[in-house]
Amino acid sequence: MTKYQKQTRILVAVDCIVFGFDGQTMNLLLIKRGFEPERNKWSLMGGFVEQEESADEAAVKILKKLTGLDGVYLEQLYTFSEPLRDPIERTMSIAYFALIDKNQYEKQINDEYNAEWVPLNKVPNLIFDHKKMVAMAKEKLKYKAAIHPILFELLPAKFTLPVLLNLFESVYDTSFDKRNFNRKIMSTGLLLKLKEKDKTGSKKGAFYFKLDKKHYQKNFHKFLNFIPNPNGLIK
Amino acid sequence: MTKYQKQTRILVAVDCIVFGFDGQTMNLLLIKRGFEPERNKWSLMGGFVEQEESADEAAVKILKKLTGLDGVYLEQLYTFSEPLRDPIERTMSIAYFALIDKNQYEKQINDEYNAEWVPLNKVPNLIFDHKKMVAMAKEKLKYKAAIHPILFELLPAKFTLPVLLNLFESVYDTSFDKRNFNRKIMSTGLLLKLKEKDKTGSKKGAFYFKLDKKHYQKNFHKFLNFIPNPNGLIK
DNA sequence: ACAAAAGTGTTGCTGGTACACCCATGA
DNA sequence: TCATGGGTGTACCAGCAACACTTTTGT
Repeated sequence: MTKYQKQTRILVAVDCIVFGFDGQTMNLLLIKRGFEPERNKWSLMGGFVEQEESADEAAVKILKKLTGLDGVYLEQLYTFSEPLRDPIERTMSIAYFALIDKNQYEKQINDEYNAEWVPLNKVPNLIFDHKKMVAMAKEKLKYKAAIHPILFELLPAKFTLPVLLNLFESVYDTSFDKRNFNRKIMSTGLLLKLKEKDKTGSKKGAFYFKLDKKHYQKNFHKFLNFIPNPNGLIK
Repeated sequence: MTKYQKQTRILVAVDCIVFGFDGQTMNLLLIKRGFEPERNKWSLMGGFVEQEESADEAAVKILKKLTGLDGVYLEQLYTFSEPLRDPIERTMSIAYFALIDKNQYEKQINDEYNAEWVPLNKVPNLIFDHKKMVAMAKEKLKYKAAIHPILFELLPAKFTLPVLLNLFESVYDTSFDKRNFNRKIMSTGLLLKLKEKDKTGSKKGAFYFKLDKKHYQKNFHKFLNFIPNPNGLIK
């Protein structure tokens, strides 16, 4: 069989927008580039898609290299294809966003790749169109988390309600009434209360919860309308 | 400056999932391929992304060629990148979905490209992974239309409430109570009632409505929770 | 005993759903 | 006058938002 002789072949990369939550603040994992072009500028972690791998596989590989983590929540965001987005040579980029528990992250890998956590509201200038990618990822996270229980991917297996509240408040950059919040969360049937308390945050201590895996799938839809659309939080 | 010498360059195509509504039924625009590979098999309309164009531009171009329409609602859906998805040579495909008013569609262009409208529930086998693309587009349409007023893109400037109801019922493959439906639609403030009636559907005739452009942007969010999540219609 | 954070209940209101009949008209 | 599809109103119920005080315990 003949190949598609006359067509243009294009470089394809993946770039990962990695969100990490530490119980207090939402962060983004950025790297300082150790190579040209744009050496020493901040960028997202990325890499070219190779011959024998899908973009998903490439993204998983990169994420593993960067964070040491397997089984990370990873979702394709958007493909950026402006011909001039990379000044060296035309390169498309398939952007992915990832959600990880910052505390599980391995520090030594961090150092090896010049990677750093940056608070989401203090992101520096980024190369190419990476700023646009981050903006889109933030929007998508808000949008999706209002409808699906994906934010749990940012937490450890055991977490407290005050921490969960912090997380939602970071994502939506607003504050929620904790009584209503707790009630709503519990009404989803997704959480199981543990006997153990976290005493680091207060004298009284806050109960730990964990996801109820059985009900997780079944109650996915209960998150619909989870964020009451107050004042256009959700686009 | 040096180029990225050692990296693999890949063919990149766009494929369009084109939805068209005729007042009764939702349809998909398919073509019978006139060239190899898979000559005479059904496929989505697509084409390669060329050197000087973005994927968006390529999709707009293809859509214009296929339907004769400008200003079509077009949205990037997903990038399919499995190495073996095209048996001839590795080709990534950036899938787009489009919403058009079937009645504005130009028949002669249809013939030129071997294109045909196929009712959404009678889609034949498609080449490559196009079936997966269609399935994803259908999901996305349901998902998004539950939250945003995008289905109006499938209607002419003037339309009746019964037709709108048909449209929603086609998309969600279910039936809605027309009293509740009408009330809900009107409560969004998006529609203006016209004096004119459509008499083709009944003796009494149904009033035409048009979008209130002023309120369209402002009331976008009112669609939140538009489809009451009855029995997991929305994933 | 006090400071600091965790946890809990009630009320009013809004908005959703279920449901059945009358209206206008052309044939 | 009748058949066909268009249009409307009500009553019940669920779920959301607003709101403030009590509990626990370490220092």
